[in-house]
Amino acid sequence: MSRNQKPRLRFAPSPTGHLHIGGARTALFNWLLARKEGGTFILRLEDTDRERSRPEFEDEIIRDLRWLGLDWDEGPQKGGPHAPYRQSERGATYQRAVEDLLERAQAYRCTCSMGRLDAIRKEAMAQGRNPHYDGHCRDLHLGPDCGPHVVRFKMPQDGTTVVQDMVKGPIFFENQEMDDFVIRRTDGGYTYNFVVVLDDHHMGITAVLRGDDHLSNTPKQVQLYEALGALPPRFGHMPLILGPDGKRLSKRHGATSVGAYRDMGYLPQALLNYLARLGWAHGDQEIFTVDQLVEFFSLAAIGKAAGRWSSEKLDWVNQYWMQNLPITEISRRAAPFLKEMDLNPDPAMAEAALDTVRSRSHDLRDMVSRARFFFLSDNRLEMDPRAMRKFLKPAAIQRVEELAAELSILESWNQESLEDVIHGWLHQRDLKLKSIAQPIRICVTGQRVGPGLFETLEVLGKDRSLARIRNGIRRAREQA
RNA sequence: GGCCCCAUGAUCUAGUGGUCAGGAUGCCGGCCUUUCAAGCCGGCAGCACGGGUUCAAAUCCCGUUGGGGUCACCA
Repeated sequence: MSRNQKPRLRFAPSPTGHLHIGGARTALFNWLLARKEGGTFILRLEDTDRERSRPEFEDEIIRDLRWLGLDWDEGPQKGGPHAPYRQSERGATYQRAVEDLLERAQAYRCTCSMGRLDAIRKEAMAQGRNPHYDGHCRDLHLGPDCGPHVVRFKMPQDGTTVVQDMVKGPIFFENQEMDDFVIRRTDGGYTYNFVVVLDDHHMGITAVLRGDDHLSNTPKQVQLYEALGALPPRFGHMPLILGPDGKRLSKRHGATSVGAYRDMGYLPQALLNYLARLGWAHGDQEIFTVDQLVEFFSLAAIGKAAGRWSSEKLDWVNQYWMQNLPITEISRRAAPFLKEMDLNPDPAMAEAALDTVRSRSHDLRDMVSRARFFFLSDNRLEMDPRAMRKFLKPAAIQRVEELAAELSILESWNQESLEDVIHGWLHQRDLKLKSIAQPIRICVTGQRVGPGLFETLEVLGKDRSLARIRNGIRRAREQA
């Protein structure tokens, strides 16, 4: 790669499952680097596993990346100078390369049976040796007519391969530790370690940021570049995300896919913010806008140790963004959850209502359910019977009724005037706000917890507030 | 098991030879208060261990221990 041109980064998920949060972080870091350096971010689908790849996963990954706001300059649904960006469509390229390697004796055909391979592996393990292919067919010079066979890459048997890792520094691998890996399967399909090299090379990828789990593949890939006469990209291996118990993150730890977090009501900027901070730091800063991430991102600040997923910290970050994003955006993102709960409020009303509860909500779903009472019809409001018994006793009902009469003649129904009138009314009777706050709240929200009383009344409006108070009183009397 | 990576409070981390080891989440306590949150203030809690190097080590080196990754005709 020519080192002085704009970087080309890629994210290359395989559509064999949901977009995982680890994958999302990989995508994020590559995207950040590309955006920061004014480079190109490419999306490529590694669907060489014919058995497990599914178009619906592909759609889902694309949808989730879009939701996160990680846009690509080249890739599926977008095109680009190196199309196609789906490995299943790049077979011709791979075939040429295999033939070339075969011709130059950098690869060879192998007819070893799976059974033999398993046996070798088992025995090596038992003897405490590296369980590798023994090179049985390496020098047999088998031709194309040798029957069912795979093609293996001829790995150098001595020497050292050095990976100059951008996050970990130089890492040395003894070539004898690596075996002649399969590059083309019996069924003619190509393997990951092979196609990833070809594609990165053909697509002019200059740097590869990926998970630590790829580290041990890297020397094999470097040797492949060498055999192809190509210059490898720079590699950077990021520590993995572990579960809260330090074990590999799995479904047993709860939600692990981006889609699951979206469905639970998390905000994309919160997920991005949290993901970025897991394994990367910029001094003491915890909260970052996406623009700030782009501005401050640097490879040098990526940590080396694996991190543990903390849903508590994510919740905190999410809550921060719940409170601090423009209410119009919060409201827009809440729309699917409103629909899901069968609520169809007027948009302006919804925005005002959501604004009253967002500071006490840890996610969108929670926020919508907290604001739900605003959207129900006044006579269908569900009222908590226990709260009614506790706060709507005869004396309280009496006070609420009197106060309601006072409020009914109020002209400008807003927080300030409500506060004035109510405080004045309380003052005259030498009462505390405490004495009527919960009774009124129960009447207008049906619940014992809710947003501030004055803002609740304002958002609900005069008619609806008074109607709810009347209903509440009536129902409390019926219950008594 | 071989190879590779890693190691600051429960968790995420700042730190790059001289700091009272800083911040954040969580937890505990207080303030505020119309409920619940939010917010504000305070507290508990850490350099895995053992050797070196150095006038001086969380910082450098070696070892131990621990954790993780990987050894597929998966990616």
